[in-house]
Amino acid sequence: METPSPPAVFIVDDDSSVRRSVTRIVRQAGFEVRGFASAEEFLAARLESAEPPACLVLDLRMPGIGGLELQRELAADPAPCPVIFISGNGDIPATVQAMKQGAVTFLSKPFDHDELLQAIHEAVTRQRDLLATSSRVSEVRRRIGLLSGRESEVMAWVISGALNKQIAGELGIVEQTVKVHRARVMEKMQVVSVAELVRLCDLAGFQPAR
Amino acid sequence: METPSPPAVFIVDDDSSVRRSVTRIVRQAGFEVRGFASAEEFLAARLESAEPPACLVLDLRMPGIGGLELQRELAADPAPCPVIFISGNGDIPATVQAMKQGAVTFLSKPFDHDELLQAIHEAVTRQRDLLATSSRVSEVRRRIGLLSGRESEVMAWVISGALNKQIAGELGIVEQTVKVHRARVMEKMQVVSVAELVRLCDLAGFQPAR
DNA sequence: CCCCCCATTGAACCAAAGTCCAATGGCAGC
DNA sequence: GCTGCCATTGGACTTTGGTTCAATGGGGGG
Repeated sequence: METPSPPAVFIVDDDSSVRRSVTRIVRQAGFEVRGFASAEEFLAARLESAEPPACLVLDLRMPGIGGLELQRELAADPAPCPVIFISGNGDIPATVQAMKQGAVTFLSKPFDHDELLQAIHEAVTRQRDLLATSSRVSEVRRRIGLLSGRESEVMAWVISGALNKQIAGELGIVEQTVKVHRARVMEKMQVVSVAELVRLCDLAGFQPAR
Repeated sequence: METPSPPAVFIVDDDSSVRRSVTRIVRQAGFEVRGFASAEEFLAARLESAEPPACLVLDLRMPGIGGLELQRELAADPAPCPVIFISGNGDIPATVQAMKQGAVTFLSKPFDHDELLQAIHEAVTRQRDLLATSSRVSEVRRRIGLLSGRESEVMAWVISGALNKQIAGELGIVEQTVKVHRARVMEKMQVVSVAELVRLCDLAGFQPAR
């Protein structure tokens, strides 16, 4: 399950000399690097590439879509690609916004090479953790999607600690029916204990009935 | 359970005119305000005051302990007081560090009054949530502290979804003994279902046996 | 030494959960 | 109309969980 290809670092900057510089530094550290001259170019390439960028080195000010806007766009993703900002004319408000939006760090040009590499390392680690969590969450949600309406209701009561008898009362059905649904829930969710079920539901944000 | 006294905002800045200015603005917004001329003064007063500061407006550069250092000190707390930085000579690296350490925001002097108040509002909200979570966690930990050694072991197995029979096998005891411990666990933890027990243990960071 | 807490076990019993098997009715799609 | 999925229920049975009462033994503190 290990990644054969090195993590990919994408650099988006309208200044080609900066792109070359960053590319050289980062590639030398063993990463796969791709450069883009604008946010639009990056977004266009992103749609067709299946390769998941490990992290993004982003210029703050660019013609067209700016760095902060691009970052905000990406933040909608379930496992947003970590962003490292580099800027020659950055100010404190922009830095604050970038950090609030989850940037790994914000470097000023000219930046220290080690600082950049350290930031990239942190970003890659963060992305690895994010992806791991994200894939677990989507797998659990996939299973939840397999449940019928009634099964979902029963599960919501089960993870709130209700007895079969109580669930039956709440749903206006007989205890035996609850048992049937419950068994299907455990099967579809691929768990053998309520403890596991509770954890999966918490992870996926599935709310208990009470 | 509502707080009768208004939230307290502490301002730490060596410049007395800034303290006065902030005090006036924030007090007018309905907060209790206390000013300190240095980090040391704040820390000294903090030890004897039972009142929990809702948030802290902090100058970056001060004689003696600086703002970032003070923030780092406070971060050791289980529910660290949110920090809003204000600085006349802030730079981007300092801003980045402040935000990484959890600052609500970083304002440059002269700052906009509304920005400050908005930041304070966010800080107060954040602190309220932090305190609520923190008190729940410590309450759960208190209960865990009431468990005997064996009871803790049994609980670790219960929240991992093990059957009584399995737990008995793991601990080398008889199932009936497990039931006794288990009943005491449920009583001391003040829960009536495994689902609740799992959530409490997750919240408190109590690790399952497997 | 006595008392209390802890850990342990036994017996008996009841409640709850899980597992079969079988059956009915609604409803959507082919 | 047939088929498949869903929801429902009944009965019978086993396993597991929970409760109660009773008892034993170790160990620490007054």
